[in-house]
Amino acid sequence: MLAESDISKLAEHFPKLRALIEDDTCEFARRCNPVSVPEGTRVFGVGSRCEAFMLLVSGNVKVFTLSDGRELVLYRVASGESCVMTTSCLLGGTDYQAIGVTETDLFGMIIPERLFHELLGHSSCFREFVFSTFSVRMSDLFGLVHEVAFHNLNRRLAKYLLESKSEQVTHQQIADELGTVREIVSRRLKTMEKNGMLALARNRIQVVDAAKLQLVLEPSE
Amino acid sequence: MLAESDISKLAEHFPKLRALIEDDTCEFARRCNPVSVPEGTRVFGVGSRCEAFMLLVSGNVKVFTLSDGRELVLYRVASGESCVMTTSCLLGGTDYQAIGVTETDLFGMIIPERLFHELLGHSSCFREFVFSTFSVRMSDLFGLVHEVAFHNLNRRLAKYLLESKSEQVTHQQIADELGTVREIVSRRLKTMEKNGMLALARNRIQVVDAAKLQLVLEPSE
DNA sequence: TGTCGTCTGTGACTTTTGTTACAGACTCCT
DNA sequence: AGGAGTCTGTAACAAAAGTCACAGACGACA
Repeated sequence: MLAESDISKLAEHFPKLRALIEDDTCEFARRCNPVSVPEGTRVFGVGSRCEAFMLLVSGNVKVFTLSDGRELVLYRVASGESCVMTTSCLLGGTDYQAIGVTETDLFGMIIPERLFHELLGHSSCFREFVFSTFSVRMSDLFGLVHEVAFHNLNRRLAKYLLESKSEQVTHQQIADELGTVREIVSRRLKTMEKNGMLALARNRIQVVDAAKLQLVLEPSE
Repeated sequence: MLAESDISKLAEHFPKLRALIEDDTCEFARRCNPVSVPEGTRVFGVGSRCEAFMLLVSGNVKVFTLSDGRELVLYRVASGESCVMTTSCLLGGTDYQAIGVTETDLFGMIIPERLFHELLGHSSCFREFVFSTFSVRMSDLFGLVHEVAFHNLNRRLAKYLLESKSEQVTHQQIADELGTVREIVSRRLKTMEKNGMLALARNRIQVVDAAKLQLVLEPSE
């Protein structure tokens, strides 16, 4: 059961669903449940079964695979999105193939499975929302496969650095992001620093010459 | 416009959609179009825009990415399935991120975009069909990412050989399948032959000791 | 200020993968 | 049988990625 404030918050973060949320307020409000999850919680894991669909209002979830000690981040679910992994499980009845952990405190709305299916039938805007999330994520995964299969670490690292918002990061975290080991990341970073692209400090990486870093992405090298 | 024979063929290959196809015969028949595509046709490519949804009745499509001269097969669409890439494009309005080529002559049914969206709204069995295909493919992709990122070629090659149905294959084809180059594949195969796992001949690879080959998959090595 | 845990740097080495270059084998066709 | 085109084997080398081991730097905090 949602409070007024929850509803408006939801509508604000999911503009595409606004019509649905507001038109159908009573139904929606009665049947959805707000949830809060603290940072660092494993929200799903390999082989576990998914039971509901979630709209993520604030916070984010990191979705990744593991092998031995190594991680590889598949994607992140951010505010205004829903988790495809979850959707996929709901729709296909398959188990999770990856692990999801909250990176920050999280607030979201749970749509129970039953309502989820009803909405898919009734609401074309809900349907479009679910599908477009799905399809965007699918594209991301295609891109990821391509990248992992064909791009060397230098290139992927450069890409990561250029796209990353925060300078606050350890080498190990980057290694986990890219699916490699810390030593390699350290070495590559050091080289990039020597080439004047970066400034390194403990827990901190600053891009000082983005244009130069960009050159690493060129396939001609 | 479908003939009677087309309809029954369709229902036969898509048991989950049988109800829809037969209940709704006139609608369906009037608005769907059968297509035949010869082997080796590029049915879609990077950046091209998708215009319709297809149910694949017979034949199959290889979906892959390219980088320089190298290929990597993402998945195959077989009889009784629909192409997720296409679906994804329809639903998300994105461009293709991969290339699709028919590996055999193909026969399918085109569902125009308009009808596709109507069916998603009306028919829960159609919806379930679309989603479950989607979700299975998504799982496959997760698996592929994991494999490419964490498994070495030996392991992927062994897996390929164990799962492959046909012994009729060239080293280059395997390389394209796995995203590597021919020489490596040749070497690995030769080693496996020396170890008594395979028997090699031109255009032909026979698994002679599957149990031994299976051992390569063990992570303990 | 000393100590502890975390983070970074790096050398030395191994393994894996990719590149180049070429030889020889097989198949099909005329 | 001869030749063209394709397929396979392999040597020699280069580059990339990963492993192991350890030193030292930094920062938090008692």
